[in-house]
Amino acid sequence: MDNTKEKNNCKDDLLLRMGLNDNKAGMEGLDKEKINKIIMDATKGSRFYGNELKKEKQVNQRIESMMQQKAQITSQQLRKAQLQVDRLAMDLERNRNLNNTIVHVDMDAFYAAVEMRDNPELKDKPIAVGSMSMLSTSNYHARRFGVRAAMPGFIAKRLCPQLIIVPPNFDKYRAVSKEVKEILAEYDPNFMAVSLDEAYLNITQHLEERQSWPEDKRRYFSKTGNPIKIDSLTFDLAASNFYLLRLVKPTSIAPNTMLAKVCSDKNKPNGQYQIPPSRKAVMDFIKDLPIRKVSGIGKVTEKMLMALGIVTCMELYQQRALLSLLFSETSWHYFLHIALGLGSTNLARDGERKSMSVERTFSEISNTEEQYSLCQELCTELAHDLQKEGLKGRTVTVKLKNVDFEVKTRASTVLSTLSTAEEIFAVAKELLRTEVNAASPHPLRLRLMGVRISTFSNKDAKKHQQRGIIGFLQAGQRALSSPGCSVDRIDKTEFVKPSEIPHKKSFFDKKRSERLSNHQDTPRCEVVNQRALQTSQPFRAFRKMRESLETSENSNNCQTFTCPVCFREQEGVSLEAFNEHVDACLDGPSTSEDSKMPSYSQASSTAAGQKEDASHSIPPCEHCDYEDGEVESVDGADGAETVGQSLTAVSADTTGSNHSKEEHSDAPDQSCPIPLANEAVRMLSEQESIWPCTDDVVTGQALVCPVCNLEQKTSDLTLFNVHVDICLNKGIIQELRNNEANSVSQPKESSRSAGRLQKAAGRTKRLGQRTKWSTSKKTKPQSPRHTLDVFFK
DNA sequence: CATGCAGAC
DNA sequence: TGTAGTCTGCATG
Repeated sequence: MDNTKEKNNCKDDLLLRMGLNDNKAGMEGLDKEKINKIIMDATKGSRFYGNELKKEKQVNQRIESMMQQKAQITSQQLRKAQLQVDRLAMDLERNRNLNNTIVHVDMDAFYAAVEMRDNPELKDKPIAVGSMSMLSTSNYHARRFGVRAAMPGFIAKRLCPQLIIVPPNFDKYRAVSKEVKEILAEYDPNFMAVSLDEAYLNITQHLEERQSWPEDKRRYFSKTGNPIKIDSLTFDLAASNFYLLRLVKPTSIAPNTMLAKVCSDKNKPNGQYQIPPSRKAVMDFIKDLPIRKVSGIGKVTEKMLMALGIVTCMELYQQRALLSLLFSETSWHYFLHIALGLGSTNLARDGERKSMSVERTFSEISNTEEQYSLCQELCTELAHDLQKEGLKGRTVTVKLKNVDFEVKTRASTVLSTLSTAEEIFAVAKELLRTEVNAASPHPLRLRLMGVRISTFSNKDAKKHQQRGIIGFLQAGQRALSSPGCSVDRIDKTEFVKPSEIPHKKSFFDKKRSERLSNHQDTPRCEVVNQRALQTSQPFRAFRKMRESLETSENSNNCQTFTCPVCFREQEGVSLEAFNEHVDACLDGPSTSEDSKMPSYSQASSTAAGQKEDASHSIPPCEHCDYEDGEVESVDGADGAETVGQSLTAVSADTTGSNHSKEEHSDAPDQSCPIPLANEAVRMLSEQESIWPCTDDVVTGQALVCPVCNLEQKTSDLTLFNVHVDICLNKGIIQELRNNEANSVSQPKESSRSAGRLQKAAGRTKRLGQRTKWSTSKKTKPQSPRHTLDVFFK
């Protein structure tokens, strides 16, 4: 816009006035304290802030209930949970798939980068893309002032008065994005776009094909002319299109999407980062990784886990049993995947759209008439979008946010399918009306209104069902015949189908479901694939290539970079050194940035005290089949939760003597009292320990079972742990029997707990419901729900 | 099915 | 003056 240029011209003045014009020396910017103060000053006392506080309290309450629940957990429950969790962990471990190379491409500060490209004037100035009320991104210059994405522009302006706020130009970004995606497609035609500036590629096959390329074709030259020979995507891209060298920077290569995503973030703003396809490499990478870095773990989850003393992935692993008792099945499964460094290895096709919505924020509207007409406008817009994709839905949801930022949604599902503005509005109007009536005689003081439509009619449902089995077989074949090929994920209800919805270059291109944190890979399929793969011809080639990849450094190629913050060239530095430099630049004059979390190692060691009972951090046995044998009977014996104080003590000892030993996996031991299937032993001997794969080695030490007190002739920690687990269970069973023998009436307490345990037991097979610690909520005045079918007769 | 919440970009 | 818009998935009643 025109005022952009105007501001541009003022820039020097502003800088002078601020005494911050020392651009070349890279001295401008604000330190963290100042930034926080300015943000606070701008925030405090606002209605927004009030709502933030309210939300925070709710979270704290949730945490409190969770802690109460935790306090009631007995060591038996915990041990039982441990077995159950470890059984899953074992399964997951067995199916770990390191055969894919997944790349995550992230275009840093994408919108800002495009704007700077198109207007060189902006290049050395702090800019942000967005509006006065919200920014979507900022360039590195602006970041030094604390100007970040998701920050309202007016606050950003206080942090950095010379900040240039460029209104977003989505058509342009889409165009550039498309350009980039065309290149990405050369590496993986089935790559998955997450948004305009983010994508995942499975380059497994590409790498394989590349093996047969002539040498010179695999050689690329960087800007400075230094030959770089590296089979890494980024440099490739750089060769294809120099512009991309600046755009497609944070890039990562890893065995699955979760890791790929994390490590592309790790080396921002200039990172190519690779996790080699070995379990040890994965575990080493994960070990101290703050869980918050993982996609899917947000502010709230972080805080709750922090309350349990969990900050890093290793701690997440250690507390897995506890987590399985405190969180829903879905959640703890997810956590376990993270803790093991697992993620999807196949890039799921875009699913069908589930909903479509329009919403708008405005300055207060409390006039009812206005509200209705606004609603109507939104419906019209929505209907328009809906028709573009030829969709019809049956559920209409109205969203209202009042001036105190409190959000409410009201939904209604009708029998007929809706697509026109009139149809939608007819439903939405009634929803709005009930809210208006409920509030009367006071008016609704709104700051936002939205309308969403969902429950799309699924015309192709039959087709999909038919395709189910065929699709499955095809997927299987593909997997067997071509190693790099991804297996379609199997959905709960139906198989993933090739996109059939006639979607245009949808406006919503960016937000297709992709199941990043898809922890529901289908183990069975993967087992098959993996085994087939390992014996297949291509697999060996693979292996080879992989090893070479493993040794090829991502960061040791010295070259010349230009710091995006201070704009000085950094010559002949390694990537790491360069990134350090950028970090330092970003950190500004003084303190470190908040993205560098407070020393987690400290956090974890101080939290260790609280963890005692919870952390039974022995890695699970990988191949012992818990289904057979005595464990099952323990499952059946849930009722007894008051049992076994002595065992508690034992368990604590066990914990003390636990992990951090590197096993010698070449010594599967016959003296382990557990019947291990031959195959399992074989596989086991080929694998490293589950956790941790680090340097804390205790060699040559006899392992003495803390339960039966007998020395175990194994140096294999997993086997040893299986032994201990079994011993423990024997103990529990014994105690249960004793208890039964002299059982009096159970205290009331335990019947409640028994119920809880029962639930936990249920999870084994069918898996239970979420243990809930939602706060006792103030009961809200329920607005009556109407069926609006009457309007569509 | 309705509602609220968390999370991602 | 002033804190977005779209979408997905989970939990729960």
